[in-house]
Amino acid sequence: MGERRESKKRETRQRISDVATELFFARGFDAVTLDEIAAAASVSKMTVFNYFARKEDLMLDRQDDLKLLFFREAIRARPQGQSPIAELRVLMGKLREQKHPFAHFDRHAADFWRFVVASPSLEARLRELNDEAAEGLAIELAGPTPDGLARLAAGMIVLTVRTAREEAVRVFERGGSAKKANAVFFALIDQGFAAVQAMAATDARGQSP
Amino acid sequence: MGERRESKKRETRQRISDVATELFFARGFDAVTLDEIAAAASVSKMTVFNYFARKEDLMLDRQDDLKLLFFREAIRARPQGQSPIAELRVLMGKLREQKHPFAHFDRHAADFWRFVVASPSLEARLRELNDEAAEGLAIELAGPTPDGLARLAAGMIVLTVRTAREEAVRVFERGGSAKKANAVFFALIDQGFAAVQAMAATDARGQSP
DNA sequence: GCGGAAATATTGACCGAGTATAATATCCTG
DNA sequence: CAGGATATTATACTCGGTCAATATTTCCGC
Repeated sequence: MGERRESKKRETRQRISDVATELFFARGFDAVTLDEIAAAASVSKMTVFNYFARKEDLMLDRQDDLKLLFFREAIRARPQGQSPIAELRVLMGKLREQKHPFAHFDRHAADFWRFVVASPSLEARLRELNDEAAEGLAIELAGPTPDGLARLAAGMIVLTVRTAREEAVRVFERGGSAKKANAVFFALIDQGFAAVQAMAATDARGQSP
Repeated sequence: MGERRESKKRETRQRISDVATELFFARGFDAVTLDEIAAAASVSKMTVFNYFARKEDLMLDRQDDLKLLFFREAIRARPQGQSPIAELRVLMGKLREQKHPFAHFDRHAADFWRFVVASPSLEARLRELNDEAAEGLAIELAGPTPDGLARLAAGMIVLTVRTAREEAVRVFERGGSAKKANAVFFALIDQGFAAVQAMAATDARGQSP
């Protein structure tokens, strides 16, 4: 594959994505049609589908892969003897200290998430991505064919992150500060992760005494 | 409202639902169009939408309300001093003894769920129903405006039921017996519910010492 | 550079779910 | 049976998404 071709593809993809994002924020996700996006990006509708399989992916593309990526990395690099869930708690603590964008809520992030939730189809796609992330995490926790407990733990972790995010956004909606929102976020994360960690540990004791 | 009118409505609704279910199982959910269903039920497409807002509701209608209904009832009727989650564990134990259909897996149930999961749109709708059930449960746990922890607990309960069901279905897919499937189901239920119960209890101690 | 193979974009027709609206049939009440 | 309410229907439309055929571009060996 030639270099020039690839850069052009990246360019086209980026242009479509930019144009779409702009239109979406200006007029709402559901009010913008794919034909409009295609026209505004000077491509055909088919080309849009070429780069983004679904309309929703124009906004959520790679939104949730990110989460999984961080988790995977942390789990793989954890010190000997450390349980994966415990390591995820450590990771969240680090991200908090660094005010890392993935785990830091400002007004901009709140706007983004409120925008997503305002559209049923975007929210539906988000749920789907969450499920995919959970399955990926389960595999990370327990290998290629995770058992029920690993799936449950992974699902709970993803659910905790999601719920914590939702609550953080709610803080903004009630006029709270970014500081307060982040406090709420990490409080919930910690409670959820701790519960999952305890569940996994209980099982390990129960299975092999 | 007249009696005859209402019975006729029930009749029509039932006929549409029956006809649709039959067609779905015969040829797959996505391969059957609403026009076909309408024709087979001797009714117009609009009438179908009159009774079922979405195509998916022809299969999942009230599938998940049920869950919430049971939980609500149990929580409201629980003895003084009993925590809601603890009561849900008691409820599941009872349902298990009774081999109650809601908590009992046979081959027929497994077929149904495999059918649902075979269609992306059905699965998406199921996720949506799960979220609604979780929100309803959160309200049951903590009143009309539940806090983050109540939402997290409710979400975890619903997730546990879902994951346990999925694992039970997997047992069937691997050729396991109904007995084994039910054992897997209740084992996961218990682990999940116990973890949530511990989480809620920890918080109660942490908040007001 | 140039010609042919392969990837990619485009076109235009198509499908099916879901909506809007206005007209018509059916039932209930008085 | 009249008249109002409510169900049902026909029709036409929107939009996301797919398909198949065609055109265009890009790459690579010559």
